[in-house]
Amino acid sequence: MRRSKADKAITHSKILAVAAKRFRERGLEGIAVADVMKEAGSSVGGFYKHFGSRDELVVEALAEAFKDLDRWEEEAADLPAFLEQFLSDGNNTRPAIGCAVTAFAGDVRHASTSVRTVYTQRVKHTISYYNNGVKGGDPQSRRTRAILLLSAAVGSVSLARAVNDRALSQEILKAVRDEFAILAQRPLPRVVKPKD
Amino acid sequence: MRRSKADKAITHSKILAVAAKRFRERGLEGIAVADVMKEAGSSVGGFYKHFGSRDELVVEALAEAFKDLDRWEEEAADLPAFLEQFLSDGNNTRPAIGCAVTAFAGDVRHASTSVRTVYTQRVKHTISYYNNGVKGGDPQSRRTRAILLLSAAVGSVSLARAVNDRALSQEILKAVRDEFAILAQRPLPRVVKPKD
DNA sequence: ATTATCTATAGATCTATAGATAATGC
DNA sequence: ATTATCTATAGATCTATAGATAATGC
Repeated sequence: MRRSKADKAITHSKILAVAAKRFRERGLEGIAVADVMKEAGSSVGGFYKHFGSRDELVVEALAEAFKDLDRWEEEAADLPAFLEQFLSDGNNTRPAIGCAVTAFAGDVRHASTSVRTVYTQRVKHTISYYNNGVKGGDPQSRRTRAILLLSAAVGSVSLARAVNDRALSQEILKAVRDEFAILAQRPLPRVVKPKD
Repeated sequence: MRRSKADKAITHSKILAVAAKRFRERGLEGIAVADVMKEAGSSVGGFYKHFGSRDELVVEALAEAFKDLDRWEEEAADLPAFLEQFLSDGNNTRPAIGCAVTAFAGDVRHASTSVRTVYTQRVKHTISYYNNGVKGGDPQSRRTRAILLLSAAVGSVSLARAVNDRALSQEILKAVRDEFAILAQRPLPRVVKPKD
């Protein structure tokens, strides 16, 4: 029954791929180790030769899910294009293959320190990415705007996924897309306070 | 050992108070029925004379937690004041007594239909509340702005609670407060697109 | 007689380990 | 000899129920 070291690496990848997908879909506590292993084509017993604990799987799966984000950041022409995809109906309805920062925004608070630390690093990275995508204005206001955009993106998709009313989900996403068309445009719009 | 009907009602309230608090703090799956009962001063066995299932407790506790929101909506002078409290450091660090829409934004997606329906109703209510607080502009753009504000509020507090870096949490909340000072002010600012 | 609450536990589910099996790799 | 994987299960935890107890309420 034993396989080669190369095969073990393949098994490891399969486990991570399944975990990165199912955790995003069902939450960090939403699938049991045995079920991850089964879907990866293995059985429970082998799990602890790959990971010291379930929590180590969560940490590695988190990093694995972030690789999807790396790809999208590379592929997107600019921040507005990235956000357009992020706020699409397709992304809303397929959390399993969507943004991990959003998928775990609610779960991470209850997770281990290692999980929270990996997640925190990614949030910092993402703020920088958004920051780089915001044009015009001074550095401080670009960063502030970046944090607003990330917050609204994560919040809107979380809410759209939480509610069980398709029309409402779509309204939420469209509203934020519309606002972003203004807020994330380049160059940064000056917001003028009308004298009343 | 039996108590009066009036006493049963008190027990019921105690259970709900504990659940509304601990669910917000630890998530909808974060505390066991037995532990809720213990903290409420009762024991497990009596639970199913109060609720048909654990899920019914979740539904009622959700409604109970929303009562806090009702109070804050009543007490807040206006939407900016409401948002200021919402985005305060105190609210960030005490989810147990904070906004239930935010606390459960990530959990509800994995919950039962009854839970999701109650939550969805509250999201609709909250959008209306925000909507009423946004001044100026046409009805459509007020609603769009309301949805942006709610999304950013929920997203920023979720992220601030998720990361295990106090400075970052505070930066996120401050950034969104600063942006809201513009976006939620009355009357609604006109966003001017500079001709480039 | 009814019922609010208690103690005890059945049954399901989950993480982690034990021990067997058989192929790899020194 | 080592080890990658398997089957089986120990032990913990959780929901829900059973049955006893004793006070309420007709």
